[in-house]
Amino acid sequence: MTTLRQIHSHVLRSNTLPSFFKAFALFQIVGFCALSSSGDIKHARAVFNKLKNPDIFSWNSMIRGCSLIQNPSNEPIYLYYKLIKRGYPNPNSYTLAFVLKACAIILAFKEGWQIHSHVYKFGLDSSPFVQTALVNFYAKCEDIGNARRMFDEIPERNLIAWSTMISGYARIGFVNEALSLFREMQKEGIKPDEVTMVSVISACSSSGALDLGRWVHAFIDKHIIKVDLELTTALINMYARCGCIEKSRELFDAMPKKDTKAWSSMIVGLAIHGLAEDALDVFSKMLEANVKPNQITFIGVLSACAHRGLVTQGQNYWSNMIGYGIEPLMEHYGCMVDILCRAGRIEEAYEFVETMPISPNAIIWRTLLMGCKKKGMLEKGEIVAKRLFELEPVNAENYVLLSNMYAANSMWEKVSWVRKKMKDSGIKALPGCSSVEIGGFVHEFVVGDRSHPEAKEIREVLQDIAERVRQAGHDPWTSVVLHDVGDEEKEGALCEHSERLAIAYGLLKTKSPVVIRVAKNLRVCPDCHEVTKIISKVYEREIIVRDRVRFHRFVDGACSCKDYW
DNA sequence: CTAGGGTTAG
Repeated sequence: MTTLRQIHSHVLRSNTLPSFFKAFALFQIVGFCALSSSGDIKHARAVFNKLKNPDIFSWNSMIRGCSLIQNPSNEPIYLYYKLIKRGYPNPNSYTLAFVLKACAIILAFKEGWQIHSHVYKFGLDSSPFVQTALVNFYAKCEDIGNARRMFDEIPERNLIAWSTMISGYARIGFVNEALSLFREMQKEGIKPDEVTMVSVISACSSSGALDLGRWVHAFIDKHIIKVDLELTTALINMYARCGCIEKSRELFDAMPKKDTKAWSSMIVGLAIHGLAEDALDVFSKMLEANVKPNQITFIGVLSACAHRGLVTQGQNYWSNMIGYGIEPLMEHYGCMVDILCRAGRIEEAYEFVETMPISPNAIIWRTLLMGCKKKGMLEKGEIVAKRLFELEPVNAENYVLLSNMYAANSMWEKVSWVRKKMKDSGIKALPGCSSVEIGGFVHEFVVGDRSHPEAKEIREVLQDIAERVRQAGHDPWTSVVLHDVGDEEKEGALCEHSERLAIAYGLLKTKSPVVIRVAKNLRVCPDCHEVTKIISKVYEREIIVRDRVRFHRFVDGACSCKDYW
């Protein structure tokens, strides 16, 4: 950068350079400075501001440069508006692509929407770069409908356009859409590269689809796609989230170079498997390797501590994190609350939440409420519940949690009071939704959905499960009543519990381990946990369940997640 | 000077 500055001052002093060359040199310096790390955007800005009549190249470089720094603001959009207001020079396809990317990075939906109309105004809608930038912008803002619309309007879709759309679907968990697009792309004769495969693998991780992930991995090998740092990280994450931590480790150990994200991925993966010692060991190796941990690394480290009940260590890591100058996020506070709650130190946890410098979110209060429930601290629980309901008055899960706290203490009047309150406010328990992966396709089951073409066969399996679980001395349906439906629907609910439906379908359709993902609004409840253990034993099948918060691997009547309750 | 990629609590 020093050299660049010297060149820059030389250019300014020089009178021998022809003016067009001077402009070109200036533009290059602006571009290079802007593209370099955040420290030098200041220099780029200074150079840019000195230009009397910056040409479109300079504007473009400046817009691009300040969207690529570490913590981008709305500066690129501001610059763009300044350019438009001035009326000259006219923005070109580069300008629009850059500013749309900036909108995608900072999720400036309104602005991007407006700039979208400029695309037609300036007649740039035929530029593949602008088209792809639009798809990317809508996808990043999670307006997948518009992203798809833009994608469909592209007459000649190249590899980048396809990859953008696939990544858009993968990011928001539209697994089947991502994968069918991937197949469609190949049908059109477009060869995927390593960037495409990262998105495809990510789709597999978020669905917990191990078979699918393995298939995609084989595809990568077969088509000799370069497995670079990003793709390896995606694979590590996929194997960890799909239950194959051994494979995850294997890939990680074989990596020639590991950056912060790769290390973090491994640490988080071990943490969700309850392998706290390994996670912490990997963390210290990361430090030995002189790789700087980031916020996400510490989420992994702290959650590993929580899973193992390592209070003092957790607190030490917390101070280490502060020492690194990493500002704690909501997630980190959440981990600390979890650590204290699991150790039964509810008062301390409450104190911690009360003194947080940022306003605690619902997850934090819920963690605390779960702690109160576990410890039977009713009064504290009620105080916490009050705060929770202020933040999330319509989340059925909170009502269920509070009612369970009362039920655990046989306070039936209060239980029915909570139920009445729920009914009066018109809040219904959200339907549970679970998915199971079979033969490369993810099948979703929603509570109460009987439209499945194989409903009859599934029902038979369910009845078989019920029979065998009963023989093992457990009531097969207690969890159904507690969890998914009201008591009046007990009979009808036998076939509707989404997790059980997914397991039954998995047992029916595949011989490999049954991989279930319990979606967003559900957690595996204690009863289900017990029943699934029994199923794994009596059917001699491995069942992998990933709920919203944790990872369970059921083999021969036991669960890997020993610390769960 | 253009467009697409990996890690995020309960």
